Amino acid sequence: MNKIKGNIADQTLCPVARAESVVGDRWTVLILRELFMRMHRFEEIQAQTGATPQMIAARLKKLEADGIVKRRVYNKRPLRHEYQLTEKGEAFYPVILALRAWGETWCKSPKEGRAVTYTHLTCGKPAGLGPACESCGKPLHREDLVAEQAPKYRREREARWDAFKANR
Amino acid sequence: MNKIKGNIADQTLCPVARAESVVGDRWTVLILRELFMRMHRFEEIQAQTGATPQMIAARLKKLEADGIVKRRVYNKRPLRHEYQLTEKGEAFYPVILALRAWGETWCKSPKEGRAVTYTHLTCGKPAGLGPACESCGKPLHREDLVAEQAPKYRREREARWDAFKANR
DNA sequence: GCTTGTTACTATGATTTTCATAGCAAATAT
DNA sequence: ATATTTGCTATGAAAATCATAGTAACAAGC
Repeated sequence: MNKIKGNIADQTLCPVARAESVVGDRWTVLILRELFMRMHRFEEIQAQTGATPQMIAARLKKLEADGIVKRRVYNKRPLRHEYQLTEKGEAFYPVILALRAWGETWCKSPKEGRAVTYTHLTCGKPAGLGPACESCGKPLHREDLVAEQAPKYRREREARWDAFKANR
Repeated sequence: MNKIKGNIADQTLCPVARAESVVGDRWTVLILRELFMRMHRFEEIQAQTGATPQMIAARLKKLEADGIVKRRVYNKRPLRHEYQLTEKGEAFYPVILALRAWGETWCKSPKEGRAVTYTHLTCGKPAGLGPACESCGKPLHREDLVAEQAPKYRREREARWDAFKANR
């Protein structure tokens, strides 16, 4: 079995170390990103993250063990599961949002444009990068956000899916 | 040389993937935590993270290459450097804060208590877990926060330092 | 009833990273 | 001259990761 290693967790009071022992891994975070984008199937996650099936399987198993993800049967015969965020998983959203804000601001050239833009349902206007709405100033919650992918980003994701489907 | 691998970065518009190619690693995040706690020396970072010197050295080198950390000479003879956050590094604070909030809330039993509590200078009251001040509601900025370590956490860190100094 | 397709993985062996342990260099302090 | 401090680098074993291939369990079409 694949352990991702996380035993500092029980030896420190530091919440950052505790959190990192659960999500301190690139694939894990990318999987969570996909789940937040409502991709629930193994295949979709594999295609969009580019990780090997073992990487995905190991991470999902650990995420489930850590109470962040739950499996749900969506088809009985053949038995098929989909992956969903638990309450603990949903609560991770602010981290993803902060990571997105930092990534958009500091890891891209301005002319590239945003991958996703959010509209704040509460006020009907652009939400910006958070954590507070750039239009109305209120704190952003996931359920009040409508995401729109930039055409370029949508094409990028479609291309990845097509490429994945093509060679199998 | 030690590459941490980060080339998805240039192939996707996704800011989360971009960010992860830079900070998607447990040691990297723990190093950043230490820098935010104003530990600037190699030794201190090594002692408090528990990583091997190569891990620290490789991560610091990459963080410097990625513009998140800068080295500063604090002693000429013998030549000694300390590590500081750049503007890009400082901008990462909201991610650490969000990670802390999630870790405190979901990765600890309530009776363990907080590792660090923040007072919000703007209103003089407890800041809570953010991103907005739990007392006055305003968004939290690092420069307006005064951190106080819980005695238990302070002792934990002192013990780690002593243990590190002891065996070398 | 046999081939093809779908989905979710598991198996395998090479490559790469990480870990534990030790050591070095360039000074200062004693 | 010897010990100590600080910031690393070297080495080899152990573990994780990667690319590639394959399996299982069924459904659907011919």
